[in-house]
Amino acid sequence: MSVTAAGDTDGPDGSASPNGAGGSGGPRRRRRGGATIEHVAREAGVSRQTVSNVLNAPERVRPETLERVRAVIERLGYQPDQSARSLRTGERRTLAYLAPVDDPHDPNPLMGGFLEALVDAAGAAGYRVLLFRPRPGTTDPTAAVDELIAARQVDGFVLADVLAGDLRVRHLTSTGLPFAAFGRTGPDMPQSWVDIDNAAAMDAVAAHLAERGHRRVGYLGPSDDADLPWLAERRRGFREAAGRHGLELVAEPAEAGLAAAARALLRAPAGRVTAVAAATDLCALTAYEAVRGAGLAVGADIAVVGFHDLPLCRVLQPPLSSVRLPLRRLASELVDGLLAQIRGGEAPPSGVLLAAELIVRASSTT
Amino acid sequence: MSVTAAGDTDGPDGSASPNGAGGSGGPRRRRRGGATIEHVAREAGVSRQTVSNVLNAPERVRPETLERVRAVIERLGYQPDQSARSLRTGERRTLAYLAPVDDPHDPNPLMGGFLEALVDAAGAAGYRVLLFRPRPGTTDPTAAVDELIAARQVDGFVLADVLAGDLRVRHLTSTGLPFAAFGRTGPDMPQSWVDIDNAAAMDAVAAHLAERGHRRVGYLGPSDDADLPWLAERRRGFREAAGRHGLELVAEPAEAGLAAAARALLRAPAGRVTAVAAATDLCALTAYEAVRGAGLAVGADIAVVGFHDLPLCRVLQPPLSSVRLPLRRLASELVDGLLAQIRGGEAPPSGVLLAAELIVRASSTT
DNA sequence: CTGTTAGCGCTTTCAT
DNA sequence: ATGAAAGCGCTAACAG
Repeated sequence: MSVTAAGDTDGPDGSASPNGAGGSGGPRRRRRGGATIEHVAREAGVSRQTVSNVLNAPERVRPETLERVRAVIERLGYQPDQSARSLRTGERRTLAYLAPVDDPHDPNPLMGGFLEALVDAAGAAGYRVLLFRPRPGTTDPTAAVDELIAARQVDGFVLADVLAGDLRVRHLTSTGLPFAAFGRTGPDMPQSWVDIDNAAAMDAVAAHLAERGHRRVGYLGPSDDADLPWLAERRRGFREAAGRHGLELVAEPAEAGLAAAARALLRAPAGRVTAVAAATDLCALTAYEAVRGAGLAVGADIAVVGFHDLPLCRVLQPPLSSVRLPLRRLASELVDGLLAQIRGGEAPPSGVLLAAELIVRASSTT
Repeated sequence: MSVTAAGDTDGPDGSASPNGAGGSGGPRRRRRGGATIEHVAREAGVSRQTVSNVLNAPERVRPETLERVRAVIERLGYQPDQSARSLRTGERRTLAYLAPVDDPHDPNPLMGGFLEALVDAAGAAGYRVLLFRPRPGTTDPTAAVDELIAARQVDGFVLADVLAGDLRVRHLTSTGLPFAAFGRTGPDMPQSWVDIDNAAAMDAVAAHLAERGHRRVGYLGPSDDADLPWLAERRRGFREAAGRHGLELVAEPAEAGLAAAARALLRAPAGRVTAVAAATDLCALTAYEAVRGAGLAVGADIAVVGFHDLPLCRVLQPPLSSVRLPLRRLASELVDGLLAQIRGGEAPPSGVLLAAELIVRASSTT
């Protein structure tokens, strides 16, 4: 090895010399006050490599040198240039959050909170989060993913709002890149996922209602939730939980529109319900309106429970009981799963189901 | 072509060949299927930076060569490695979104929609968006900014929810890095900003109410809005606009709590109001509750107008009139201003005030 | 334990 | 219009 290495260490014609004559390649960029590893090395009186070791393999450096170099690093505010590091190691230390195709005027109300939690979780592991969206007008997210991959900008992907048979999951699986999803496509496609245990949450809701003495209850949610697994699960979960807790679930009215369905629940032929479990807080709001429209009082006459625990729950009169999602846990599990794949290479995909917490307020206790 | 190409296609002694002997410096990274510029060059029978020219200065390449190289690029799905490019040029082609310190359980309801618009606007200009937050537990965002700068990961910053005397603005100004803000700190600190014209929006609200025949009106919003410029502007804007439009603005009750203030508006000594302008949609919801609590009907008896046009506006009964923010315009202005600084070097900071649109619904027309 | 060397993939003079 | 060479800042292999 050393022989061949010596061979091209420095060709007499200087072809291999890095600091050869005619330093013509300098770019125009301003180094805006950033110290380089070279500065640190010079200042500390060591070689570049030693500085690198201080950062990446401190155990190899003599404690006293360590100390001195670290002091210089601190003083100069040095941080390694991430581009250079990435170029060398192939690690981007960046995760892509692949947002679902969505209308800015009807945003997922949870997105903000989820993203904050995600950024914190990634940050704790030394990773940044790059936000990504399909190009406007494109419904196919494939192109966006391919671009990111080709430009080698991220080490892995986080998906949210994963639908049944989600194209993004399908595509990422085929590329073999690490990804983790908030939500699941289904058992046919192995993946690292984290999800809320919607069924368990609805069981908690049913248990709560049963304990409060309700007997006839209704579920209020979009009727076309086949593509939205989380909503379908809540519906199914509540139906089954109602049975377990001895609640009579009034058949869902086939009315067109949520408002009509809500009104129908309150004048069901076999007697109206005394409690409504809603698929989301916004659906619960529809329930509020229907209850009032029928001349009844939320809480006193009809209990209502929402889902998501948006800020509006505390503003409503009476305040709305709702299911709060453990966004921070969710985000950290997602990041953990993703990093396991990135670091471990081929960690077996696995899933985590997280419990959500029922926040009881006056809408179901008055 | 093929002749010259043959020269460096595979030099046996490989002194100039990138895959020459003694490849001791090769990192462990897997090149996950990504083509390099070298591959494209070889495949197309040209030199490396002819390919580079095709990408960065197409006018210097003969059309027929251009064509051929582009075909290869397409076929190989080649995209330049962003890390390598950044290392060389100093351009990151990435913008940081510096999120405000915020509670994940009480997120800014607009953040999701704004971020989507921002990502789209940045993407249209070839930039990505990196999400950033102060480290949890830290209230001082300075450290976070410094880290990003030191690691040279972004070309500029986007700030949202800028408060009066915002620390982030102060710090970024002192570093001299390009940034653009959604919101303003005040006239003392020059900066590139974009903001909603809250006063004009409130004028539209007042005009609308006057046109509907209202004479006595009230404003409902948090009383401690001194630190929240956008809320303070709405309050002030509505007060002044009311005067212009011949509306009598009932003095704001000094009650503790928004709900109490809302109730007070409806039993003001000099006669109750017939319309309420709210600082946000959530405040409008509080108004709804107060109106109902007083045995009155929103729309028929008391008009209510919100601000933000959240999805909940359409769910409420009656649907809530509200002011819709031009998020897409906002985002693209922000990106434009930022890129002007980044590219132009020292573009003079300037501000843009955008008009928001009043969406009239039944809450103010029944 | 420290220093030397090579090169990640790209763009940019400079020379043809 | 195209090619050759240099090097951005960093880290991995190796030599001392």
